[in-house]
Amino acid sequence: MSRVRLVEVAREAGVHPATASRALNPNARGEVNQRTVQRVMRAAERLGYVPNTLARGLRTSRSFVAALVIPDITNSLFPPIVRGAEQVLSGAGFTLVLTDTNNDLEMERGQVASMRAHGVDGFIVATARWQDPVVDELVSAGIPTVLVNRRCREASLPFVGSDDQRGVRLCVEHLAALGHREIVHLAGPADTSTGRERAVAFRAALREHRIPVRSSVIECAAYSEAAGVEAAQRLLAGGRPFSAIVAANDLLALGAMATLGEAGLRCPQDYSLTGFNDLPFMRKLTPALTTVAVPLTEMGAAAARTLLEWIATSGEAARPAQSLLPVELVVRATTGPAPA
Amino acid sequence: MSRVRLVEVAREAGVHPATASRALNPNARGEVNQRTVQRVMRAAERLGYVPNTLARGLRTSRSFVAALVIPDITNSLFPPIVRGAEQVLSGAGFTLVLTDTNNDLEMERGQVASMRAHGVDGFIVATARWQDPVVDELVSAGIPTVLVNRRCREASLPFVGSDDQRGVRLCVEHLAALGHREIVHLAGPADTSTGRERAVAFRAALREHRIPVRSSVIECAAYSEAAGVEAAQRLLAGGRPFSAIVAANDLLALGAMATLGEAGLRCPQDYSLTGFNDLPFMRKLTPALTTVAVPLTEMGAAAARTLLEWIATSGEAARPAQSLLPVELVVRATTGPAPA
DNA sequence: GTGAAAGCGCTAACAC
DNA sequence: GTGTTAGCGCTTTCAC
Repeated sequence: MSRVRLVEVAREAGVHPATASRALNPNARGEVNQRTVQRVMRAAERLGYVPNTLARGLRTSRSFVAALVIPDITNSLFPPIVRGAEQVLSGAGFTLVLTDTNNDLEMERGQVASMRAHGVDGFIVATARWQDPVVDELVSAGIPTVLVNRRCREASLPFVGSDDQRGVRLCVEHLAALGHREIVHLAGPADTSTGRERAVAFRAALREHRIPVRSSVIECAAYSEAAGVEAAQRLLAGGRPFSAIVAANDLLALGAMATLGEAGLRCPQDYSLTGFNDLPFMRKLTPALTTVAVPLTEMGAAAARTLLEWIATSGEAARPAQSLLPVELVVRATTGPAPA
Repeated sequence: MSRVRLVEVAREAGVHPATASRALNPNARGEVNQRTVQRVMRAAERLGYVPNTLARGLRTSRSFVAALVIPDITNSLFPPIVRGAEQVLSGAGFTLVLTDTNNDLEMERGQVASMRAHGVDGFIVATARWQDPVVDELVSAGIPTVLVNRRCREASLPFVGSDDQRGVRLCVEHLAALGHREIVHLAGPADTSTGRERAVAFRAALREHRIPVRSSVIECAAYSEAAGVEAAQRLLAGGRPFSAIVAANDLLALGAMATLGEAGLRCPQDYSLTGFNDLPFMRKLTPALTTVAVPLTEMGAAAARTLLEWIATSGEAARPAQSLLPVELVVRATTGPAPA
């Protein structure tokens, strides 16, 4: 809590609190005499005045706080998004409140309620499920909300993500060019837009390359190494021949590689493998992972900019802009020519 | 901003706002008739009442918000700390505001001021410099503040960190047992407690093992791979013979390994290497990094608990407890017998 | 056990 | 250009 109040600054400067308030507020400063402004600012400086944003917020119903909802901050995918968002937000004088929901819907619900109680001006949500009751609540409450990374089924909110379709197509093209014809997809969970859309893009890409779409999609329960392990076990058990795997993200790829390695399959000699996201240490692994690089920091920044814009123009109807950031295939050691 | 106000709940329940307030407040609930409590809670539920924490905070000068100051969220060291802190905080009904200072003092100063303006109840600081003006301000303002991971010179605040001395000693012991006698330390920056204390511990450990402490400490400008690269270049240029390197953290170790590799030195055949922190993918590298595992999530959680305790007992004098969490040496492939 | 009244620190109409 | 007044939504003495 701030110690010295506006009244005291006003007294020190020999003016009325309202005048001091105007002098300190950049927007209202014009209505005040230059010399008075000086006097007030001096007094504020001298007393070490820190304005009480709560009181201001109570009066103006603006808090200059934005909330960011993350499923798991220890997943390296999210820190860059947080960073991008924080940079933009703090640059605009906003404070970021963060919650890590641990992928738990009830936790998320509680945290979002608590943040609303704190009067946050808007939300950036990175946890969106394909059908998401929490997001629905935000929508119907009319709170400025931007979806990042994952979106919901109905496109009623602005969304900033990556061009997943292109990313997956680049993977398939690359593998096809290497001669692969037996390509399998380790799909992300069906309750995420990324899981669904990457799978759709995968099937489409196979068709483009006239590769029959057989039982070539294996859905994973989560975006984790453990889920990748489990999926690879199913793949092996299924007996379906394959020479390449397109994993829906890097973690799944890593889990799969570990399991297949234990089964005696070497990458890239016996099979090729691609990931998605290009997490920090992927290029340091042996073999280094071929994957799709996504501009994560920019994604967070763009989401924050979109949110700020919405907040600033709160009068107008919010038109849900969907923005897909460009991705890039990074070819490394896990992809090679198809075995003869 | 919350829509429905307490007055409306009160009207709906047919009671005075003050009564509704008491009924909704767990601490004051006892003063109200059981049946009235029921009636009010029903009404609140029905109307979807979300209390306005700002207004409450204005009245009680408590915000139930804690701030976490992080130097760089994209450094994998910090996400687990954030997660641990967030879990404890949200479990206690607190909200976490996060700032990523990008290691920039001015940025930090501004963000801390802004958070103070928002009336946060306390700070967890992971950016502490050995001499830190921002922390000093927090101290003299009497705001509950806990240092995590890094501490300041004067121990005037509670601190939760890792047992660095033990960690470094374990590294040196391990290397000495493998026959290494020419051990070099890549020290962290001198403006961090970890940099200083690990270096001190290193020298002490050498002495314990009767290894002469020559020009065996190279200070790095930052805790980054780039700084590790640069330090390794200086090491090579200096011409000092070495068979093992104790790096002050994993990133420095990685940078050094890359540079030494380019110079034709193989790890662990030509030299051994240890890191510190055991970041997520260290065990997946080739060779996998021998390093010191630190309970990072627990560190964040412990810091949060310490802060909450301070906030709860704000009347009493805060006694700065320094708590060092146990560490563990994880032996992997980067350490081997000393070359003959 | 419940109502009345005051006020947390600030800002926005409205006067002058 | 500056002072006056009222009130954001809530809690908390103090009466009753």
